[in-house]
Amino acid sequence: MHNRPSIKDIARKAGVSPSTVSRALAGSTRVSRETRERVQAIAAELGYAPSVAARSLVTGRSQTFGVITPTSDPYVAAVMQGVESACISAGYRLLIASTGGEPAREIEAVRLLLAQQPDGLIVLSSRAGAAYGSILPRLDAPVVFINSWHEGERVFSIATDNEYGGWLATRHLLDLGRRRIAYLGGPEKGRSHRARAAGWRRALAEAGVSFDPDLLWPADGSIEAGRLAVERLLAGPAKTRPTAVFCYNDLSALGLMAEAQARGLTIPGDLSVVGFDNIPFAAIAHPPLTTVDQRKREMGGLAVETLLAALRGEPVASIHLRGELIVRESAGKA
Amino acid sequence: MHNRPSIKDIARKAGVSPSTVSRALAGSTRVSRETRERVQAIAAELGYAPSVAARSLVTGRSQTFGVITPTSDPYVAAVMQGVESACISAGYRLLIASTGGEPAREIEAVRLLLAQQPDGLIVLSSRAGAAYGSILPRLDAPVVFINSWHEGERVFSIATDNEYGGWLATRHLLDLGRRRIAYLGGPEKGRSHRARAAGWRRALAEAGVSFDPDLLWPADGSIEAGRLAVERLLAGPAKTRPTAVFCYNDLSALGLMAEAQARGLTIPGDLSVVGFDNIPFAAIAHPPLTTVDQRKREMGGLAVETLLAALRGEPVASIHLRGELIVRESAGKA
DNA sequence: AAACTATGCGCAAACGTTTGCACAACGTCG
DNA sequence: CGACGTTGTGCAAACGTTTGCGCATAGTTT
Repeated sequence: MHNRPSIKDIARKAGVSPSTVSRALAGSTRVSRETRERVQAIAAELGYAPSVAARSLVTGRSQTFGVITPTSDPYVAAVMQGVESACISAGYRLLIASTGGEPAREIEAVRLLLAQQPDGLIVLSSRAGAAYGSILPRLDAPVVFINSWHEGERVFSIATDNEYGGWLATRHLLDLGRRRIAYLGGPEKGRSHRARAAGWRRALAEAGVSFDPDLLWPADGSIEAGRLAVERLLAGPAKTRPTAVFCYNDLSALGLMAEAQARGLTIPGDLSVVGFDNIPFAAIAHPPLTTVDQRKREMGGLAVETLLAALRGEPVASIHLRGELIVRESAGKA
Repeated sequence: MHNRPSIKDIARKAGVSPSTVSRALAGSTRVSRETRERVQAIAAELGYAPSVAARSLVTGRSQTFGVITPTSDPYVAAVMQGVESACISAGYRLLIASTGGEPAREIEAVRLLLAQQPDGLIVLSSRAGAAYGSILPRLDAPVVFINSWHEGERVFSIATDNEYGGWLATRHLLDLGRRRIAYLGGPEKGRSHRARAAGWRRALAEAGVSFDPDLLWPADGSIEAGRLAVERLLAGPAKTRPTAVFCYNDLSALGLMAEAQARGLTIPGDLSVVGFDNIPFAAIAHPPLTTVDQRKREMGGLAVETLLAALRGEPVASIHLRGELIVRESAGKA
């Protein structure tokens, strides 16, 4: 259709210069109240919308935040909601790139986003770890990592205290009398996976249970990984089978529960299960899943606030949040 | 930091003009192979990344697609994955705005996105319906609606044949011998909700079951709505209770099953349930949920292909996809 | 040898803003 | 009445690209 109206069109129609229009639209006091209102009226009438491209070209800011997400599970979706609502109320737009969960594509995604020159970057559940070492310093936009941990000049992190969460979950299982407690792992490279494992080991150690490497099951946090774990569970002789499993996340816990039940195991009778995240499905699982809550929306909101503060040059710091244990029925009655 | 290198920096270092650099980087044949390679080498060395702002200012294209999503459930997440992967392989970036499921915010979100001048727009599960009437014609970017239906000059739709799906689900229930079949609805304004209800009614009519408005339960497709529906289910005398419910989506079906079981009902013994969407959790529900599949990723991919084709000026058309019934156990054995 | 055609490159305009600076008009103060 | 501040406006540069056009140089055809 006709080209979109520009500031010049307004200027012509209002009989002033483009500069004045720009100032009037920005609400500058350096322009008389009268012309300001006239210009604004004309702008509205013409359906004027500023060209973000032109604006960011000159200001050097894009009013945009970039987000890198792995493939979107309910956990990610929840923190994204926090990110989104905080962004729009701050007047920022959101540019997203997803990695499909592959570390290799993650750093590629960062490059892609960077080309758009976002004013800040949010990285969710990074699995690329060290690969950021080379890219972070070259960056002039602030970055915040959610659920993985990096710190630096203008890089911050927001994370659940995973070690504590892992400890909490395991502790609960121990309190219920379980001793052979397996840990069904998450993405190998993920910081959160390692921290949860560490919490598990610490709780075990504190309870005087010696560490058995056979109970550390590598997995990736998917539903499917949970199902597959049942093979391993059933592999050994019944006597030495674990009587409980703490899962990296609710997704794999749910998969594990479903498959275990399909194989005839009762939960929590034969096997106690606890998850991590507290996604919506945890509450309606059968039985309802005991899990460690993460304050997901809050983390998302904090991430953008951190970016905003960093952009304003205010001092900011990384944050550790503690989630609480949500006791339901999958581990046994409390 | 130092400012990002521009095309001029490369030009200076390579001893050529900015124009040549631009052409060399674009791979134009109008520049000698030798200089082209030299320029590209220097660009790589300097870590050059083009300014999208500048580029879109002159070309009038942003190489960006905008997406409007309601709040992100597993269904939405799945189609988004299709959208994302298609986008990145086409070299487009993705700008998203979410509405929190509120129709009012939806049209606001569109405005926000439009300000960024995306080359195309994708609207997921719109609930704003008629509100688009005024905005669509003023738009010069092509638009595609997923899972709602609009058509026009440059506006297309990709949707599951919801009427057919509703018919399929109800038909299945009927085949299992159920006669009193309720329909637990979705978002009131949603096109898909109405179509599924229509399919339900048609199957009922074809089977000679007279329509009972008391079995059309308004809801919104959330887990919570599913739980709440159990109240209604249990409200009447046991004799006249529905023996099956077809749910707008898996989310509400899952909520309903969990709550019904908590109240002592057996599924599918006392109550048959079928959902819609086939989200990952449907397979591991207890019992596994019979549902109508939607080709979610495919829809996402088709949406961006449609946009791409429209942008190239090729003739394109809206698409109806048919999903199949996935028979599991929640309705009874097939 | 003249007349073309390719090939490779540079000039300069244009895209739509923002913003430092200059300037005019009009007080106001000493 | 001159110096000076205020207020409102315009000029022009700048942001980093892309691209039509022109101009050499070299090669090819008559």
